[in-house]
Amino acid sequence: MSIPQGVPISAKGKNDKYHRILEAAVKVFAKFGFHESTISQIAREAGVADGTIYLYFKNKDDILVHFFNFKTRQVFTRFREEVGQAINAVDKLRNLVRRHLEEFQKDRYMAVLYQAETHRIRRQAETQIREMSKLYLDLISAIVEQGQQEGLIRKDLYVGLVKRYIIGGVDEVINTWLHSDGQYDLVSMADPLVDLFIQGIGARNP
Amino acid sequence: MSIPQGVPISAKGKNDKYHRILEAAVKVFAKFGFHESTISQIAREAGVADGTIYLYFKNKDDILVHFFNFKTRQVFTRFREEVGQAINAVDKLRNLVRRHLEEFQKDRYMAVLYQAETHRIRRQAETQIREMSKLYLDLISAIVEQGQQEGLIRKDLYVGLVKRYIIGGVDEVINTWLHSDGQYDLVSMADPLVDLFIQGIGARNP
Amino acid sequence: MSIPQGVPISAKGKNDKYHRILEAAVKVFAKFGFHESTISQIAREAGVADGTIYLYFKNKDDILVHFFNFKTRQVFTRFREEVGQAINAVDKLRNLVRRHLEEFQKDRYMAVLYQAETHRIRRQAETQIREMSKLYLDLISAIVEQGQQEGLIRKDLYVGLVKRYIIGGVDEVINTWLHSDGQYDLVSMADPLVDLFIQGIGARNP
Amino acid sequence: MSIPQGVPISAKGKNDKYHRILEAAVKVFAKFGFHESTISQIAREAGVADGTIYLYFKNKDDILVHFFNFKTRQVFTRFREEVGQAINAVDKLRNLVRRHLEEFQKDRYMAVLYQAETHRIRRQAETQIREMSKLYLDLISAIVEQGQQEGLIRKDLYVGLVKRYIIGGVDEVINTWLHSDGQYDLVSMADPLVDLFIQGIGARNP
DNA sequence: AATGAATGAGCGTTCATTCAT
DNA sequence: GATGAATGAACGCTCATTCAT
Repeated sequence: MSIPQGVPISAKGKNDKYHRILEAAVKVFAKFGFHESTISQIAREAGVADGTIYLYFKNKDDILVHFFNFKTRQVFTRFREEVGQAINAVDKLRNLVRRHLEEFQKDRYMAVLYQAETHRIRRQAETQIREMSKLYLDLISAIVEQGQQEGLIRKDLYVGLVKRYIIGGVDEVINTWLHSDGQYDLVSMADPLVDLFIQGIGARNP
Repeated sequence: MSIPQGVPISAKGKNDKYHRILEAAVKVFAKFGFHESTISQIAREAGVADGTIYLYFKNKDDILVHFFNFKTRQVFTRFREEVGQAINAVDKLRNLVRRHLEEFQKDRYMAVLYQAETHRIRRQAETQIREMSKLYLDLISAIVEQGQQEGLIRKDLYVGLVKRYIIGGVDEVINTWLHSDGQYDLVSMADPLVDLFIQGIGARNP
Repeated sequence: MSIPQGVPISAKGKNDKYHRILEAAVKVFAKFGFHESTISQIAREAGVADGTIYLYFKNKDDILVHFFNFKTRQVFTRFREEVGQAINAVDKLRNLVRRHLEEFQKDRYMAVLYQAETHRIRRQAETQIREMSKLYLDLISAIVEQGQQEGLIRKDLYVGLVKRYIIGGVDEVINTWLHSDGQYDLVSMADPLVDLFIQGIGARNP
Repeated sequence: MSIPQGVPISAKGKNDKYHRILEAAVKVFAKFGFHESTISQIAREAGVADGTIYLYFKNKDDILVHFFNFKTRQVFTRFREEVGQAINAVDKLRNLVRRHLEEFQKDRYMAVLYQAETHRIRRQAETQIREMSKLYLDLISAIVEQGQQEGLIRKDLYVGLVKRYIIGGVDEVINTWLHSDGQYDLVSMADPLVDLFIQGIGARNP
């Protein structure tokens, strides 16, 4: 894996090969897993020659790096927008989770690939992932802090843990949905889940 | 992948190759990932010849199946024991989470492998994994139901979602720990995490 | 073994790899036998890389199938032509046997491979071989029947047996020649052999 | 392949391991072919350990050599006996062919193995085979010469060719029988076949 | 003598990558 | 830029053979 140099100049012009290959790769990776996918499959799916892929990506790993860099970064940007739409912290969290589920439901290939490969890539490209998580972390941190000021969220929280607590729940809901072949509506899980995040499962004993 | 026939008789000894190979494989898989690991690496790590591995395992996949079947099933059994030690639901949940983190902290190779491969293996050995998850889910279900009867846990819960909520949080805590190179004490996360599960992050406003 | 899909389009050129590999394979197979030959040997003989072979043949077996399908089928076609040249049955038989010995003498590699593998391959590709033998058998049947009508060949014959009687003799003559390192002229055996077929070894006692 | 040193002393005593292994090997070789058979299969079939085989045979090839040396040599000896029973040349030939078909029909494993491997083994053990054929050749030579003196067999024959003519026919009849799964009675082919050898297929025109 | 666990060389095959066109 | 035929390193796996017991 290597540090991506950004979208090649040539790809900026038309909606061209670069994106076609990236989309194709995500689709193929999602279907067969990264290692089980071949460059030939991706090329076929993208409608280009095998060799062409190497004009846009340094190697097979590089495709995955670009995926994490652009495809999902884009999604995370949308998360931020969505959070910006709400006023108070609880609504922000609800919007975040809802949008998260929405985006992943909308692009199943991305969802599969993200969930599958995120846990595998270690040393390599770890920076990428960490950075990506940081985006999420920052979002949640901001929400939590705001909520604490608003009096909506407990003050005795270790924010680092809260982040994992929330991401974990959302991820697992997505995973279960993916493994169930996506038969049901994922987004409908958002509100009950946020309710759990806020209220916990404990009974309110007076 | 195939249905494992249990530990070969010859492996019942103590210095036996079966376990040496299994341990070695877990170690290597954890370091490089299943697909990136080679039989030769495992053999070298176990101090045996390549061919020897095939006396104890049908093929490379079979090693993974055995891992999921024995190594982690064993861990799950311990979870059940631990849960049995506590009386009320909240204590049970706390014990479960604590023990979970303990076990995974104790055997880092297993932790990495479990977290990494659990999300990838789809078709093959899926049954194995699903079965394993089911053990966990059943545990939580029982706890939640008991807690509801005890009045410690809210009654207006969709238990299916609660399971994901809890597993997700625990998994993510482990993942973060793994990616941080396990520098801090994982178990110390248990109580704060369970507190979140029970209380949520919302402020208690009368 | 699999049903060959014909010569790949790309192989239609003249310096083409398809034929180079096939020739090389026949040569190597003839020298060492099918099983004792390796892909590397064939690749080296053909002057290509190991992997290249798999661009033209599905697998090692497939090479043998193609051999039987094209190389020898071609020869059998020539047999038919040769038979067509003669008028009466005895001349036809003589032409057939002569041409048979000629072709096999001309392409020693094919001869060895044909004689060697024809008796071994059972299940796999058996259909191929049987079909090939059938071509030969049909030729002989037609000749015998014609001869019977012409009064040149006995009418009290079990044609099924006659076929084996003739093929057997020809095969054995070729085999002996092959094992003698082909020092003498194989074709010169044709006429005496056909004479035996026709006259037998019995003395004509009035 | 190596020059066999004869049956090991230890095997001479009882009808022991040596023969059990040889029988087992023939059976397994016949079923799967020489190369597709494994030492383990043979050992299992013989009811001995893998390693035991190496106490009686130098290596896998050696088993085949011993087969050709003893098993079939024995059969050829019987041929000679059978020929000895008849007085004139034609009867001798008939007895020979009949016995040949009988023996091969009786021991199908031997038949398959003999027919299959006889055409393959080249350089190695070639001496063995040649020697074996020589036994047959000598038999036929003697018969032909006697027949010529008796006036039963043509004098204008090249005996070397006659041998191939006869062996070829017999072999092919056996082969066809083997490939037909031995459904019909092989021995019944003897007399018609010998008739062909003697009379040929040509019509007797006065 | 007999065993069978252990070995490791060697195989067929795949596929990321290159490069002449 | 685009191609896709060609490459060859690398892998999983088999199995004849050895040798400590």
